[in-house]
Amino acid sequence: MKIATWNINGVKARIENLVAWLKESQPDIVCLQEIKTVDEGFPRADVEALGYNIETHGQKGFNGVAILSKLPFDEVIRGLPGDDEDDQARFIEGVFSVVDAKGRKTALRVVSLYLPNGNPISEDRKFGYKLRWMARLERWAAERLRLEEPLVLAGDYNVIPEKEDARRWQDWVNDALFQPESRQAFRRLLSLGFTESIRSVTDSPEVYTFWDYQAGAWQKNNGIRIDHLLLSPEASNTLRGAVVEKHVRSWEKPSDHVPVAIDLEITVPV
DNA sequence: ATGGTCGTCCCACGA
Repeated sequence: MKIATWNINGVKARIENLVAWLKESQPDIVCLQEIKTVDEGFPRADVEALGYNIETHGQKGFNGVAILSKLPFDEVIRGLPGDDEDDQARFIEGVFSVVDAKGRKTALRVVSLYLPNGNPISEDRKFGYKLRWMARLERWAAERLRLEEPLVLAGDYNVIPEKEDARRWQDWVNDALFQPESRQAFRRLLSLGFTESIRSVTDSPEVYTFWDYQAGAWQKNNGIRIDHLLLSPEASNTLRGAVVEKHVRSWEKPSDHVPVAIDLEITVPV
């Protein structure tokens, strides 16, 4: 089973790219971030025509996440618990019935998350919100891990985990994406028992998922790696591969992020 | 240090 995550930076502006990529990549489940539309504005027909079910958690103008799936959804949960005042659409969880590598039926949980950017770090309503959101995510994840089910926590984390995850880490020392607090919170989340997919298959530097539109960042390969798929032990056991689909950044009218995909030894019930 | 580019929506704002 192929599961991918992609910050699409506006699904209405990117629908042609999305359709072309779905046809090429053939993922079973897709986590989208920054759809930048209310639920009613999602271009459903183009995606449904390719055989996908669609669940969205949209918002006007900004943010917004979605999950596309060839499998039917057993359950959908919108929003990250822990703050009733938080009305930003950054989290959606889908539950699916699957068969694991040993032929046992199990639930597969897949989350599409869009972690707050957090800039500027001088503003509590930005950087404080990011860190509080990460603390909520850690509490939620600890609870979910107790289920001992395959769980994929995928999305735009807006965190550069290590220096080698940026072409020029010096450029990011005052940025929320590379603050010690952000990186520590990401490490705390990992240390609950998650495996970070890309780093479990390669040590090589210069694996990036985002290149800014400005200042020729793509042409100079001035990128950062901020889109991650975290796997519970039960999902990690089934990991066969992980790739960054870098070529999508060179397409016409690209998103500033590219898809990241994993291959799990998990199948659909017959 | 500054300016550089997008998407959404209607005027800046967020990234």
